[in-house]
Amino acid sequence: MSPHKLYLYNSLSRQKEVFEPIHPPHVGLYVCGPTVYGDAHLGHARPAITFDLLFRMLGHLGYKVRYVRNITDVGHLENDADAGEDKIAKKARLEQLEPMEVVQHFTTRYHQNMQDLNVLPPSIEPRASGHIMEQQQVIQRILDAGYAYVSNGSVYFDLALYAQNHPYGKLSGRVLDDLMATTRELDGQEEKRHPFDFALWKKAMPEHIMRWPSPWSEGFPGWHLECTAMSTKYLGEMFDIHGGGMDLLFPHHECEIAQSTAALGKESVRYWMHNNMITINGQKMGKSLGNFITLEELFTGKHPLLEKAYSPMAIRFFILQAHYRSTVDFSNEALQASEKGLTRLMEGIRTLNRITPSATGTAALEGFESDCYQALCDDLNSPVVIALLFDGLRHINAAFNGQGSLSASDLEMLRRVYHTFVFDILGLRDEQAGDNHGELLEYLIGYLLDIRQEAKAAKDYATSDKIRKKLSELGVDIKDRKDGADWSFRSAAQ
RNA sequence: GGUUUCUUGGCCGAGUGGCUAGGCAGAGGUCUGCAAAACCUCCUACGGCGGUUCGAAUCCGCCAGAAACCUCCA
Repeated sequence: MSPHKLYLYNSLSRQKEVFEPIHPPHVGLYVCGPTVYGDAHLGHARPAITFDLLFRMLGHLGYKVRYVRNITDVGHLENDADAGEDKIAKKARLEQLEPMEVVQHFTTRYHQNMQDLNVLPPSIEPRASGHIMEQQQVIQRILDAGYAYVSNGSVYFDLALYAQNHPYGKLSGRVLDDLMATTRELDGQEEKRHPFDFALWKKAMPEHIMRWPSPWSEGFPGWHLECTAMSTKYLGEMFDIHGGGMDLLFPHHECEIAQSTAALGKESVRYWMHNNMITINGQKMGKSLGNFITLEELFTGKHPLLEKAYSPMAIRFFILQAHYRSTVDFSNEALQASEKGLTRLMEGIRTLNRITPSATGTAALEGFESDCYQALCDDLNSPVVIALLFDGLRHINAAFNGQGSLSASDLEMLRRVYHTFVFDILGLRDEQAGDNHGELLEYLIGYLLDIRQEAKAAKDYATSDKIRKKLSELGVDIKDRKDGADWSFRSAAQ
């Protein structure tokens, strides 16, 4: 086990706490995944990347993590004229497709997006539709405990009763009395004892095509149930970390706490973690606001708001440059700044791999590695780690230029740190290094550069500039050095 | 209306009661045939008004502005 102590901000206590797993070295991590009824947008990238960072960090620290991230393919309700109708079913009917066809389509695309972003697949990715039985079992346990009631074939959670015996609202800071005052009139309210009771099971209307048999009616599970059922199934009645977007804090996670406490007689989750939103012009980016940009559009540049395409790693780096609990505002300018910074970082790492050690080092690097650990262990402060990595870059580039030197042990440490933090933990990929153009290309470019060197030596700058210009047009940048010339592929994103 | 949070230099974005975050952009310089890259230097900010303190951008209060949640949402 690593000697580094990991501090995480617990939404429940509203402060950073030392992370201590219930059953070390094992860690159970559950994160609310996407509803697969549309393409993933930039907002979806945030929790995926945030908790990918946590997953990688925990693994690096020596924990054995079971990471469960669900696919929501049933159960959420829409709040428009079709209130009460299942989201997936609605979309399916509009497009004359089977619901599962829609689900499959967008799940596949989601996976592709995540892979592009270098987000590791979770250990288990359960689907709500595959866990109807488990959800019904949770409902039965809540009924048995007396915290739910059946009404006209639907089952509702008795929040008023629950709140008498449990501190409802402690995650979100809600007070039930306030909720009573602000609850709106929605369909189906007459079935409930109180407006704020929420559905555990909903009887399906005749036109509703996603439905399952149950002891109470043919219908479908309520909004919040799948996470309780699936987290309990795969991580146990008590587990370590539950994550998701801040917008899920209330009511979704509050209801989860109520459900699992009612069903199991105890709270399930030790640490609640919530990533903040991505905003656009200062406003949350979301489907309901219609101001979102899909990941596909970002990667291809096909969206009116985009000046150009942005590579998956530029997006990932952009997100990691902000702390996960801060909002991060989208703009072309910010994205391009990230893109350039990332290129600089990657070029620096390539440089690092080519430096030869000196007898002594001139760079002040003591504490560099531990500072990096400390930053990430401080509630996953990725922006600080990135700042440190940029600091280190200066020493690396200076040494490469002969304006300083790095000892063998300095180099060994730097290579370890950059490899570990950049690739393993931050999960960045060198998008150019992936292009293996083969030995022939290497040889050809090298040969052209030789000719160019000869031209330069003969002061035939017309020829040397011609070669440089042509290679540049082909995406190969030349960098003259004292001892010859370097070249590299310009990243596709530029 | 209720709850919560935020307001940092041209832009993005960290952070701590006292010591230059970092990136991008900009200016100057080194290097260079030129260019690019790299390196060096500069641009040193914390919404407003009070208060606590030897000292606050960091703590407290008020004001202004913004956002999130209260309804599906990452």
